[in-house]
Parts: sequence; structure tokens; C-alpha cells
Amino acid sequence: MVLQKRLDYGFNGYQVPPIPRATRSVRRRGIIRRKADGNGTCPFDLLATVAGKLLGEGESSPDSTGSVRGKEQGAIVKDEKVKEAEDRSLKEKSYTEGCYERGFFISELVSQAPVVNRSLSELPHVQNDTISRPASASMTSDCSEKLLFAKQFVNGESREEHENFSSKTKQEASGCGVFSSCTLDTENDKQMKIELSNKAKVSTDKGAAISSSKFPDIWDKTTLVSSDESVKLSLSTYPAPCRSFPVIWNDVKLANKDDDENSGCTQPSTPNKASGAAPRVRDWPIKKLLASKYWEENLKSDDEGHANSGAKTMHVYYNRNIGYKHQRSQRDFPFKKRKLFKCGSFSNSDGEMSTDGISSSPTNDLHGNASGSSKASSGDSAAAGTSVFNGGRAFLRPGDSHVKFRIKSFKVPDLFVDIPENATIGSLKRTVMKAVTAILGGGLRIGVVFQGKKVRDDNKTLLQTGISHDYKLDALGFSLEPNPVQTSQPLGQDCRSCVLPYETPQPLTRCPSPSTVVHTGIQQGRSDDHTGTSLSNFLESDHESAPSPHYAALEKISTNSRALVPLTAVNAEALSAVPLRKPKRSEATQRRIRRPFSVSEVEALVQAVEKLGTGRWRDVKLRAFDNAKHRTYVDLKDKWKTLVHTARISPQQRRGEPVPQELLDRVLTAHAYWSQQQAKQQMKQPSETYLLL
DNA sequence: CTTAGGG
DNA sequence: CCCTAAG
Repeated sequence: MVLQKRLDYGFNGYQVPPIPRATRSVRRRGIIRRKADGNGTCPFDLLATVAGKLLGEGESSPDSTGSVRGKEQGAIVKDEKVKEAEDRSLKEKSYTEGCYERGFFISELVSQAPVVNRSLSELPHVQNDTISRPASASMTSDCSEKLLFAKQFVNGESREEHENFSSKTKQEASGCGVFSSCTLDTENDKQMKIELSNKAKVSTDKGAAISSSKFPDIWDKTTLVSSDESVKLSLSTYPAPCRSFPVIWNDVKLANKDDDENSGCTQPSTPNKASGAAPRVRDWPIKKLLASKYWEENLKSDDEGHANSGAKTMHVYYNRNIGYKHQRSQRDFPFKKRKLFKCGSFSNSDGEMSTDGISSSPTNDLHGNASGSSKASSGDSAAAGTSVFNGGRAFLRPGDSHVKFRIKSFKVPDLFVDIPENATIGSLKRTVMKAVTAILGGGLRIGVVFQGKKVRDDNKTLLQTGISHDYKLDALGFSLEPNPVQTSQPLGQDCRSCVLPYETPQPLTRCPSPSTVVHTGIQQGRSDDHTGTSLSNFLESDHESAPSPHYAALEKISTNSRALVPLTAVNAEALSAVPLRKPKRSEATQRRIRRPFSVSEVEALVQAVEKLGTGRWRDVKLRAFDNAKHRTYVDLKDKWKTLVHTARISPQQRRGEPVPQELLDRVLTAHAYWSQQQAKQQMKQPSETYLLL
């Protein structure tokens, strides 16, 4: 019936001429303008009406009658106002929260020669996850990387404790969690016991001989100053040669908990900006630019120390490898990539091991450092990135020649977890699990340190090494190191590519030092992102979809595992100081979830397009999907595109929820009609312009 | 911000 | 769906 009716009208019914584009303000009142859309002259209106009656749907085409039309308009107009207001508030809120959630992560990577890229996807254990993560984790072999963990100081009380992470840094709750130093502890305190015969060989990788010193640090500290708010970022960096994989999980520390009373971070809703009102999104670009300027300048001039004059200071984790003394100049090879997730630093020189990792457990370690908290230890030990064993203990078994080791726990490499704020706890767990699994699965190998020295010779027996049943208990240690990349490493360089759970390599616009790259990442809620881009994403994120207690998640985890240390969030100002990063879709920017159009939606879309044409998606959106926040006009446009395509292909080739042929026919019909209209318009336009000229 | 298209 | 060039 319907079809028949339509045929009756043919295309002659398409009388609705495209409405000339109006200015935005006018457009806002689009509904009014729509009045001009032929009073029911549109064949589709009639069709709809007829169809509606036939189907008993009542009024399926409000536009068919003036009265109904009027109602609709009024309603829409009103709704729009409300909506706009709501949107505004929503956006603002989002923005605020976004700033809050944002983490700040800067890493610099300098690489050299052979580049070995390794993407997570290559790792069997790592699968696409719900968390947004960098496209691919890539690492350069033989590279050194700098990583800057920025911590934000809220009240200018930052202390220049370069070596102390646990300084009273003000943190903000951020979506990013830096797991610094989380001991992988076997559940229930089970311990790993390894029993080896004295003849067993110590297996270590010899190749790892490149010294980190090869990549002198170019700048240890830098200060970032955000232009408008005088926020300063004191950044410290440490070289992180790939060869060493930092295995560190600091105790989880919830962003604001201990030292953040002032930051008010715990309350997401409280903007942490000193300036007060959150900057408008539009200001971003400018701010970013300005900030970048400062940034660069500061990088150059602030090598020696942070100019800590700003009221607010971004503190950065400072990781310095011990014995790292080379000149920066040596480090000017082109960098290849940077990633959000930094490959931890690890002292390369043999002796350094001993000073590095410290077990988070109070237990006396081999090093006897017994540094109280892991956190402190990680902070204290310059090579924070270091991974080290802890609790290595030997059991002596008088009778035999076997040596028993009790490895209480291994530290895990730094992990950068970026997860939408509304992700579930479960997904967070999975995310962390995957990251850990990825690392443990293939990216690690064991290093052996004996009496403060790294035992490189895999062929030596324990006995030869001195690890006998009567060796000093505290002399042996193990470390987790990045696994060398099997495939590439022709030169035998020992810079193992790090397995990066999350990556964020990106061409930097430019860096102060030729070889240095500062990579920053800012986390974004739900829509993640480490960049400004994310902000917009964040704002646009669909709050309806899956809101989840982000903080709660962090809290919970931290409480349970004490492994979460949210990356210091950066406030708006701080964010603005993160310019070096090309807004290229940040890691965090996760793709919106796919939401197949339902038949009813298609119906609505078709109907709207029949009436409005194919060039007014915004109006289509307003008309038919005004309350479907997740459907943007671009989405509608895309859907129409696919619909047209679908209608043209054979039913067998179609996938997904089948769309009624009837609708597809209408699609083709309407598409053909409007295409023709468009063509006509184009024909006319030129001539008119021509005439005018 | 919207459109229009390519990816 | 995303990304972007254009307008």
C-alpha cells in the first residue's frame, strides 16, 4: 500500500526546496524555518500520513497538519532552550571533571639507529581492551628515554626533592594511574621458591651491555610554565635506556589521599584551578600555543634547576640513573618515538643494580636498604625505574649442594594505565591484568645480581658464580628486565625493546633539544586522552552510556592492592602547558562504542531525510534524533551513506540487523530525488553567480 | 559548527 | 565510526 501510494506521487511531489543555509543563530531556530518546508506538500508527508493511518499509528507525520506542526515547533523550541542550557552545564561539568581527571605524563624518548617497534597487539596476551590505549606500543631499541612524571603542586609548596618522589607533591585525582612499585605478590603470601643445583647456570643476557651513559641526559630538569596562569612545571627527567626495564610498582597511592588535602582532588567537582573559572574550551588552542612557547624556552634555560618561582608547580618524578654522567650533547640523535608509557629506566651499569629496586616490603632485602616504604624507596633510589628483586633469600640446606631461593616478590615495571573514568572496576582490573600479563608474558626476563654485580654470563654455574649453599644470604638478587626483541636486533644491541602496555608514540612538533622529545599525555575520562584533543572528546562523551565511579575504582584498587598511584592530574593550566603534543587523537581517545541503528531509527532517519533532504544533517538530527545524544549529525549522515549503499547491494551481502526492504526502497528513492535536486541546484548556482558578475 | 567525503 | 578539509 504504502509503496503504491508513493508511486502515485512519484517524484513530482518533492517540492521542498532546500532551504538556504542560514546563519547559526537563525539555525538555532531551525524549526521555525522548517515551516517553510511546504505545508504538507511534501509527498512524504502525505505518504507518512497515509501509511500511518493504514498502520494505525495515528499521527506519524506531524508536519502534515498545521496544528500539529505548530505544537511540534513550540515544543521543540522550548526543548532547545532547555537542552542548550543543559548541555552547557553538562559541558562545563565535564570540562571541570576532565581537568580533574587528567593525568599528566610526559616522557621523552630518544632513540637511535635500529628501531624496533613492538606493538602490544603482537603480544598474545594483550588484546584489545576496553581501556583506551595507545594505538600500539612501540619502543625503539637502543634508545634512551626520558620520562617525566609530572606531579602537580597545588600550593606552590613543591619541594625540590628531585630524588624523592614522595615529596609532598600535590596530586590530583587523575584517571591515570601510575603503578609505581607494586610488588607482584603472590597471593596469600605464597612465595616463589626456586631450587637449583649449584650446577645450574645463571642465565642472563649478555647482550645487555649498552650503558645508559651512552645517552646522557640532556636536561634533567625543566620547568614548564603555562602562560596564562603562571603555573610552573618543574620537570625532571631521567634517562631511561631501553635495555633496562624498570619494574616498579609503587605503592598505590590515591591521588589526594595523604598529601592532597589542599588540592581538593577528592572532589572531582571542585576545580583545582587557581584561576577559578575553568577556561573555556575554545581557549585551548591559544593557551596551548602560548604554553608551548614557554615550555620550549624553559626547557632551554632551565637545565640546571627548576625555576621554582611559580605559585603552582608541577612536580615531576625524578628518576636519575646513578652513574649517569654523560653530556647531553651526546644525546642528539634523532628520536624516533615517544610513548606515554615509558620504558623504565634501569641502571645499566652493573653495580647500579644494588642501589635500585628496593622491595616494598619491610623485609630486609639483599641491599639491606630496608627502605621503609616502597614508595619512599622508589623515590629515593634515583633509578626509580629500576626493577629489582627483593626478598631474595637463600635457604641453606646443609646437606646437599642445592641452593634455595625464596623470591618474595618481583617488582613489576612501571605501568601506565589509562582508562576511562566510567570504566568499570572490572575493566580496570582486567586492564591492569593485561598490562601485567603482557609484560610478564613476553617482555621480561630475569636478571641475576650477585653481590651487587650483575651476573651476565649465562654459562657460569652457580658455584662458579659464587652462589653456593653458603653464600651470603643477602648477596643474591633478581631483577626483571625487558626481554630483548627477538626479531630485530641485528646489531646485537642490548637495548631491549620495552613492552609497553600502553603507548603513545607521536611525532612531536618540535623539541628544544634535537634529540629530546617530551611526550605528554593527559588522561581523559571516558573519552580518554592524553591531549587536548581529548578534552573535546571528553566533553562529547556520552554520559549516558556507562557512567562509573572512577574514583571509587581507584580507591578500591588502591586500597586493595596498594598499587595505584594515579598520575598526577594536571589542572587546566597544566594542561595548557602540554603543547608539544600534536592533538593527534590521543591514546585515551577511545572510539565511541558502536551502536547499530535500529530499524526504528532507520525509519526515523529515512523519514527525516525524505523531508529535509540529504544536505541538512543538522536539521535531520534535530528533527529525528534530537534526543539521541549519541547520534550526531555526522552519524546520521554516515548512516544514510551506508543505507544507500546497503540498498544497492544484494540482500545477501547485507549484514547486521536487516533493514526492511521497504525502507531501503525509500532510501533509494529519496536519495535519488535529493541527489537530483542537488544537481539542479548546482546547475543553477553557477549561472546565477555568473549573471551577477 | 556543519557539510561532504575519504578512510 | 573517525578524521578533515572547506565553508
